[in-house]
Amino acid sequence: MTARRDPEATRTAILDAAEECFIARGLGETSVSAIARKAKVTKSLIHHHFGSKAKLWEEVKQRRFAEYAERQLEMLEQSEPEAGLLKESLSLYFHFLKANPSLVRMVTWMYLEEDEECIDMNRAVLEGGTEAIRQGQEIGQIRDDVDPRFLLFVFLAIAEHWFQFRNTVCSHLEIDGSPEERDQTYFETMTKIFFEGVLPREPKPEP
Amino acid sequence: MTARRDPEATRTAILDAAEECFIARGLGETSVSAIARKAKVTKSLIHHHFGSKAKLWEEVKQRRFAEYAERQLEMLEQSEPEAGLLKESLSLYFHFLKANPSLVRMVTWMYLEEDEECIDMNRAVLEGGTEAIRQGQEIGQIRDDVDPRFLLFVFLAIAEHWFQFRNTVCSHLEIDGSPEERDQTYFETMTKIFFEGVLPREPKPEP
DNA sequence: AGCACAATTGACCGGTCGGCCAATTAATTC
DNA sequence: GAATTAATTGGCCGACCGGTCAATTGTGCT
Repeated sequence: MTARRDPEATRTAILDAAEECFIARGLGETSVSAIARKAKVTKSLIHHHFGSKAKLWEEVKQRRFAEYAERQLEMLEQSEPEAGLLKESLSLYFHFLKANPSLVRMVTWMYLEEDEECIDMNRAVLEGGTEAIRQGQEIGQIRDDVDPRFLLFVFLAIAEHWFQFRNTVCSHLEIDGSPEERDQTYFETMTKIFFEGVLPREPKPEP
Repeated sequence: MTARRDPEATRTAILDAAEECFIARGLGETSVSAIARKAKVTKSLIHHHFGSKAKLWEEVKQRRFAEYAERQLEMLEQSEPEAGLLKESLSLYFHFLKANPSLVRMVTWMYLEEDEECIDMNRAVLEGGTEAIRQGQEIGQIRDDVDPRFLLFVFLAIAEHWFQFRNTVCSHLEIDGSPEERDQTYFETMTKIFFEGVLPREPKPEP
């Protein structure tokens, strides 16, 4: 049976409802009443557990971001600096974002709010990615005439930006096919460009 | 002397103030009163000229976006499908965004609000870019085994994403140097990757 | 049983919100 | 110069905002 009082479940319900609202409409256009309605609790209870709307938003971000960092670090740990590592990482990251669209929106809200939190969690992920690229450079898998940190940024950009703007751009360019096909085609395209560039391949020397 | 009444100047003052507020804080966290204060007019005057807060935001976006589209189409027209066209376009676009940071924020707000307006203006720009790439493929300057529309997206992503997240990422990765240097280094890196890819160059055959 | 405490509720607060309206003032038209 | 129209103002409204508070209810401890 369900306990008549379960503060932990209540907290979770509030966090879930808040996350949904904040990610959809942002801090300013989300009211505490709306969150309370969705979580089926009273407004006062939200203030009791979280203090204020701003603090609630912080906790929502912390929770989701901590989970993100955890999974990313798992990914980095289990990967080894072998051939194809970067290709696999790009694929993993792309499909991770695909499965977590709310994360992309959350990071975007944080950008617009000039949020400086979550630094410590994200730093570990970014540093891990940088280190992986540096190792790839050392074993000759990755060109070594670029700063691994900026290379990592390009890596992140081509994946994240897709999930930010795929709907807008696809409707403008009248790109056909199912969303699934579009994601797949973009992934293949951006993989080619990321690894080989847009310049035509030099013709193989055929003596 | 200045006219005691100048509705056109008033409209412009309101639009300028509104743009500043909306871009900084978004629709939900900007109040009409704040815009009125900044524009040095009364709140009622804003409703007189624009009807509602939402309509004002629409006009702000329209105005800025129209200017953007105009400049981009100028760029596209004056460029010819010669060697180095794509390189020059990438540089132009990068420095255009660098000079117009508010545009990046505006597009991002529109993404979060799932704004479907401004389609017609942007479509022309995107189609122009696609056509330019297609021509580059025909004359052999650009690899032709990828859809030009997705290639264009990668092009946009690596430029736009930088201006969205450079501050956050640079502070996390403790990238040193002035903002100017950072922009320059990133530009060089992403240019290399975009054109040549991250894989090491094949050693030139030296017979 | 009784106590202490946390969870939960509903009533309520001052303030701000977007928007409306009637009155005033300046420019335009005839 | 009177009439008309548009720009501009200040006052006002009901709704909703985030947040507080006192009271109630369930839970666990002793």
